[in-house]
Amino acid sequence: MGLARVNGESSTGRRAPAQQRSREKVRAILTAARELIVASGVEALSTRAVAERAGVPVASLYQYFAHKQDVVLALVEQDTQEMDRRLAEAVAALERPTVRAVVRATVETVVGLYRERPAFVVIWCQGRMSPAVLEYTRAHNGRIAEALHAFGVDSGALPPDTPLSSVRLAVETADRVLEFAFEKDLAGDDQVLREGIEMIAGYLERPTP
Amino acid sequence: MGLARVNGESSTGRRAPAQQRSREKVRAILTAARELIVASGVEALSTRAVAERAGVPVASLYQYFAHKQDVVLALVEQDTQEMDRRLAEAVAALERPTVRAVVRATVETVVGLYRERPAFVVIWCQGRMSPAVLEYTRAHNGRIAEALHAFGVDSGALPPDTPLSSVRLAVETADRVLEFAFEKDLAGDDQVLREGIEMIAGYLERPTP
Amino acid sequence: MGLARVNGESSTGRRAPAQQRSREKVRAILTAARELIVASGVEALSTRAVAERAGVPVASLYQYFAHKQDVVLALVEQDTQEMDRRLAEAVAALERPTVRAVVRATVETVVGLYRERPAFVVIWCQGRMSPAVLEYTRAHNGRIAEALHAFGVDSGALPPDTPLSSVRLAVETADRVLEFAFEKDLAGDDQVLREGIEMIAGYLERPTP
Amino acid sequence: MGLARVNGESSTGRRAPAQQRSREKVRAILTAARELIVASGVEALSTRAVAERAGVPVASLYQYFAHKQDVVLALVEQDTQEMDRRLAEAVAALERPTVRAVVRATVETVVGLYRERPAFVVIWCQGRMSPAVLEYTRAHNGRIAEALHAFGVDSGALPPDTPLSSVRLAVETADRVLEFAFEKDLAGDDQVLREGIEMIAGYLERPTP
DNA sequence: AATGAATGAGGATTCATTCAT
DNA sequence: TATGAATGAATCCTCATTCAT
Repeated sequence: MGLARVNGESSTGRRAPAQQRSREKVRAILTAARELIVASGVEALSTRAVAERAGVPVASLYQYFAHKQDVVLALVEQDTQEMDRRLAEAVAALERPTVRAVVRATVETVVGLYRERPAFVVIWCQGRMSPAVLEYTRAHNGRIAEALHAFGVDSGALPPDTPLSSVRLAVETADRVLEFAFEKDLAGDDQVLREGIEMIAGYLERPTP
Repeated sequence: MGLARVNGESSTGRRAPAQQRSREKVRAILTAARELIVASGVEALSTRAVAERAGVPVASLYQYFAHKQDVVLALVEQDTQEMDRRLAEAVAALERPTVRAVVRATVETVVGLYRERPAFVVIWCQGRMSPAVLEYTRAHNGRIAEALHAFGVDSGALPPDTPLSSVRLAVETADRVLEFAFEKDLAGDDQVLREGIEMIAGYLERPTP
Repeated sequence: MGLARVNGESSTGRRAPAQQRSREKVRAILTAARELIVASGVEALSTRAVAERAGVPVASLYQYFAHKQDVVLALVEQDTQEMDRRLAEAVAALERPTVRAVVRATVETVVGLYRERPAFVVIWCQGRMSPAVLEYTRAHNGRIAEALHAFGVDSGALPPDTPLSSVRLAVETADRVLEFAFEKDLAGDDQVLREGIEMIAGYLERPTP
Repeated sequence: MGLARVNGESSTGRRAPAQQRSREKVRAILTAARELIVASGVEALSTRAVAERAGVPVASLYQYFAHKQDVVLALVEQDTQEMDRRLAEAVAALERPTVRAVVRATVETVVGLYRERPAFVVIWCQGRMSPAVLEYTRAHNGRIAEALHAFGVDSGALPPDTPLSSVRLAVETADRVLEFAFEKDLAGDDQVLREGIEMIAGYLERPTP
């Protein structure tokens, strides 16, 4: 048993050459955008710069993305997919899924991602400025909370009457704990992370109010 | 005994007419900026728009603020001053300052501010984009944490060996709880707030790790 | 035998329509810039004014020129190319290339250009303000000196041991003689020109120091 | 016998305190302007910067100078006065005033000034952009030529029928020789200066055409 | 005489996006 | 599908100068 698939995209089989060429350009664009965002922040991202770095004409960018913002959104989607994949894995791998174990596994998974991919941090934190990204992020946090809630109740880690909203709050809090831990220290402040996990686990372990 | 003064500006007495006119313009500019930020976000703020809405020439804006960003910074300063004032009051008014009581008072004070001034929410949350504002906000959270830590230890609400970093984490968490509570509901989701207070108080009440 | 080609751009054959339209706009921009410079000097040149006079949006100007200064530079390049072309011709046409004859031919060629194109004078003189233009002009004077030196030595007009630096100085002096002759009189003061030629030729004819 | 006074300002005796204070401010302004010009060029000079550096309000600048340009003009006047003073001295000190000696003394005097005061070079060269400064410089060169012509004819160094225009041309040429010598080398290229003197002296020594 | 405040006009440059080809 | 070219609108910010006090 594991976390429900939160986010998915079916991409089966072969593609026509034209599509393949498109894919490559899209990938180039996204990679360029990611690099620029890491270098200068989300706010400073410009279509020109992305296109130039990607080696495609600016106009081509608009073949694949209706608005500049959609590029950022695509990046966020990539990231959330990767995050979901790892979260599902990590939670499924738990031997005894206590609340504390799940919280720790969740936080540590994200920490691993953050440490591997610095772009993740920037996009995740700064990207939240744009309404679309913000909305996406919120929705994603909501979906994560739902999945964790379901898993927790199913696996007995969480009392059956735990309201979804509590898990939702826990997820949001974890988000901030992570932000805080990484804001002080690009490698993530371990002490902060440990205490954060305590706080959230402690909260979820309490008898439901 | 109360919270140490975190932030202050003494502005006593009369002013010369010229200065008074200046003050008015500055106020007009800040008000305009505040409104525009609430309407369209911090990122979309432009000097042109501010000046136009304030009814002053753009050039005048630059008499009082060296850079656009300084306008936002001034807004943040206004807000933090008001927040500090109220926090000091609220904490001082507590009869029996238990951890739980202090946390509740703190959160509720900010909630009151948020409810009174919607601009506060937007600026506080989105403003954090700009490096200067971000730094200011971080520093302010740090100062709040220090003040609360000192007060907690002095008043016996907090065990004497509570590390400052725990209070710092608590403040950050409270920040996010508030953000979360107000993101769903412009009036602030009460259930979220109540649980958030529980979580933070629970965390601070634990025996120190 | 003649002056070495100092500056050249081959632009052969047809162009696609789009490119042709571009060319026209570029020409319009350069023409507008030229006129404005003649009217108000190089320092007063503004992108706005150029664009307006050229009948193109300001933004279009930046399609063809990365910086305002590049417009002036392009003008200078046009002029130097024309100058080089005529100088090569004039010198090649000399029957008996004595020093005096070469100096006279050189000065008279430039005089001809100045008289035909008043913009030349202004850009050539005032343009030297901007670092880029100044550098270009210096380099160009250097190249002219080199070409004349080579020609003079090859043709026997100049003693073989004449140092390049003497010709360099002669070119600079000629530059100023021209400036002076045209500053008093937009048509060029003939008396000054005649004497200037004498001075420079006399200098170059002396036995090398 | 010496060069006629070319440029003068009578400044006798005491001044009222108010005037004295004014003088100080004017001096502060001019000094500030000079420094800024040396640092960033004439074109970049701004009233704000001058006033700030001088420690006077911008508006005060307009009490003493009608236009920004007049500040630069005042600088040029200071410089020309100093130059005239030294030139008169240097020429008067000549034992046997041959043409060659006068030319050399003149050039060397200016070279001395240039070497002592870097601001001189910048203002003298770049300042010529502005019409007013240009006109002033031209007029001054004319006055120098007149004085030298008179001196040369009176002292027998120059044939009595030497036209003024020849000396005028010589002065202009010397100006450029100096410019050229200092453009290559901030200390002034000695070889260029020596040859320049030769060229000009050779020109003036010729039998009048 | 002195000056803090005010400002209209303009500075260069960039933007996301569209469109004709 | 792909793209070079085009652009209206906007960006922040600076300027020399004036004026009320």
